[in-house]
Amino acid sequence: MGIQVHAQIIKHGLLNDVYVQNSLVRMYATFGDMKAARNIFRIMHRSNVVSWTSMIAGYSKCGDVKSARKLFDKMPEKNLVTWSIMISGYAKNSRFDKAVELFQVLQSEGVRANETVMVSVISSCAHLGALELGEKAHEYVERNNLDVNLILGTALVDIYARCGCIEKAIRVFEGLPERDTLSWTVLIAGLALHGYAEIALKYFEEMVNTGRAGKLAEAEKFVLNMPIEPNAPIWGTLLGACRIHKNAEIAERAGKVLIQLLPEHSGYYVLLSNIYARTTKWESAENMRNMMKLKGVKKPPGYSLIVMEGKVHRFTMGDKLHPEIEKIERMWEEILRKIRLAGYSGNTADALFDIDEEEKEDALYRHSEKLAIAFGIMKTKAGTPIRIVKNLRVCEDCHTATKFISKVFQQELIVRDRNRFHHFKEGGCSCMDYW
DNA sequence: AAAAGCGCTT
Repeated sequence: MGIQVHAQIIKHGLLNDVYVQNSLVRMYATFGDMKAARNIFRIMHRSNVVSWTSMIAGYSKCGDVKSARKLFDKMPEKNLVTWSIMISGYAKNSRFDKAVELFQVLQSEGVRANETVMVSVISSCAHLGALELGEKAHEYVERNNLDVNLILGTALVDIYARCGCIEKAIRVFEGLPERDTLSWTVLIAGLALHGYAEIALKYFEEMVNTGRAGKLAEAEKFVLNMPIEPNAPIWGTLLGACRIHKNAEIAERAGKVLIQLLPEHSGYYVLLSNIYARTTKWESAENMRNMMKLKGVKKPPGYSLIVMEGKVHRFTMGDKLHPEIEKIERMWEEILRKIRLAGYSGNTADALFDIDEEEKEDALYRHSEKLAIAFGIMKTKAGTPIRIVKNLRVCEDCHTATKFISKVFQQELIVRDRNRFHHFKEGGCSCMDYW
């Protein structure tokens, strides 16, 4: 095709145009046919800096940095793009030492580099593990008031993270004008590489939480491509994001890994079983239940505690033991009526993502947590915070219901579950629906 | 008409 176009150009007498010639040089260079590119370049009468630069770019693309450098040294006039292409040419061909060296030549010749050049220089320093040189390049950027944009900033985060300068990496990252998958990856992978597992996890959580649903696939890819073996909290975080975005497919894969990593943890079997049941994969669902039996994994019965008048009240699912159970159940019906008016619609559809939930065979409204809340509402005045402790994780439906309760009854509810605290207030929760 | 960031590829 390109050769046909070339023929047409000749036929129509357009070959003398310098723009056309430069484009042809670039075309052949892209194909990797430097011989053809050279033929055009040789016959040019008015070759300019762009033609020379295109040839240099062509040689670099084809891996021939020596020929590129020969032209670079020979050319009558260079501009900043030429310098940039030569330096990045070295970097692309893994000659990072030469890239840094040429940047030093650039400085000695009094040329002022721009952001693009500095990206190649800094990433070369990162590959060399040359922290001091990288810091000097950073100083150069600041001294010359260059704009630390997303790409340049990412290159800086990368070198600092890879050299273990975590504070500097974080400082540059926090100052980025925007963030994309690559900038997150560079920071988190760098932190993880140096064993800063907790900070890495914190940023990973932030990353998956600020991504839309479409970013889940990227997050999964990120986890799979981490330079270190992803641990259970990382997979758990991904799973949490799957719950929020209702992605059963990725949740299934994450759940499988988690079962391997934590075979005694009943929640993930239950989770997978629920996902299979919901997607009508009955055999797989049954398989999960059987696997639990086989491995002797027991799901602890769920309970909720609330302290009232100096006494600990313990509720279990479908509890009939509490002396005031009838009053409590009536109270719950009353709460249910009121929150339904406010827009709550209880459903089990979301429950497919629940981990460690209490058995669903009994109606959801019999969850121990709901009984405890009803008891708390019954015994306290509006404005008094209600504190509840659970041994399992809050289920989606209880979580939604509790948010409504906090608004309708104007009461703060503080629930400590197996993983974290939930502060319910004014219809919202401190976990931002993430747990 | 020419230029920039990750690491993995068991």
